[in-house]
Amino acid sequence: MALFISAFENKVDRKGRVSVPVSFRMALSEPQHCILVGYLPPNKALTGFDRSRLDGLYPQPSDGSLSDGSQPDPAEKEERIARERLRLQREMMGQSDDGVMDTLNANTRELPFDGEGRVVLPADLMKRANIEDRAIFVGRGSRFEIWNPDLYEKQREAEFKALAGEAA
Amino acid sequence: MALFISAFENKVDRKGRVSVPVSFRMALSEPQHCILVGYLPPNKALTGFDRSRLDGLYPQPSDGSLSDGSQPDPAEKEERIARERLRLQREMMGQSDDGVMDTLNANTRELPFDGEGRVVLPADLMKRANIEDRAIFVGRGSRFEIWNPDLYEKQREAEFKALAGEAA
DNA sequence: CTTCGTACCATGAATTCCCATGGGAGACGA
DNA sequence: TCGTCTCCCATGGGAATTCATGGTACGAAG
Repeated sequence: MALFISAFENKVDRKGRVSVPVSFRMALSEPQHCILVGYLPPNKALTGFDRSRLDGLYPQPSDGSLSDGSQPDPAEKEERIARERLRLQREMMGQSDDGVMDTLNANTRELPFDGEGRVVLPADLMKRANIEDRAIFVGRGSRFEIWNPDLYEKQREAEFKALAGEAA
Repeated sequence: MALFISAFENKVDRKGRVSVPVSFRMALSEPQHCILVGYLPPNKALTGFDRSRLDGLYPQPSDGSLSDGSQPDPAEKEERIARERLRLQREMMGQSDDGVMDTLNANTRELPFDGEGRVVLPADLMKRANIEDRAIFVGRGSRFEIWNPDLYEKQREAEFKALAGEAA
């Protein structure tokens, strides 16, 4: 699985391009492909993660068969199909099971790499995170964050302070 | 598992390079690879550990399959997906399950060895631990610490004193 | 035709790799 | 038991490669 650690500050050029740190790229399931970057309030930064993180959240098309090829109990299969059908109906009528996921999906962008391992940060996302000509990639384990470096420094001190206070 | 004992003082050259003690390198799960070094307040030193220490904390399979290739109970799988989804949502909204781990990941660096078994200490970490041209590697069992030798000597005396007082 | 977005190419700096050196501890032989 | 030899490991410098960064050209869309 992708493991993002450490922090790297890079420049953002006039086109909105930034180099994604090599170690982050290498952590991806498909190192040459892309990253997902999204924004949700009340964050002060963007959140990035590997595509596989999302894939895992959506169960495969439910014909009811197991991935080892075997077939489960027919009754169980029927029940599952019925449930899926109901879910589709509700979705079509704008009554999603999960409004947060809908918002999340809508505000997440798939950013492909150029030949040099850079991505283009969309202008609207940059604005949300107050990113201008510099950005810092902060590893958070299974995900990472993209901050305005100055804002992150404050955040970092706050985190340190919280830890130190906790220990006292 | 990695076991770090004893203490070794080495020089830090102008490039920030230090030799990692052989016995520490040999203790790693992949002796030729790298070490993880991080800083967290209120510490006065850096903390180092083996990569396997961190990997173990993040569950590997993202498709829900078990490591032996078999498939778990479908209900169990659904539950896991639901949990993952919730976690992603919370993370996206800046409400991480574990703030300490987030801070740890952000402030940990992966330091690869050169051909001679050295690593380069990042400038910001050196500053945090007041390390300049000398560093002492102190074994602490499953982890180790990297100190400014002078500071460590004081720490050592303090530890001895605490033990002696305890015994009295 | 103009503007936006994307791919390709070029450059400089920082990092990493490689080779050379020296010292210390242990092995071996006298 | 003493001296010497050898090997391992820490240390330093220089060279080559990688990576971040900036610019230009090409293609698509409005």
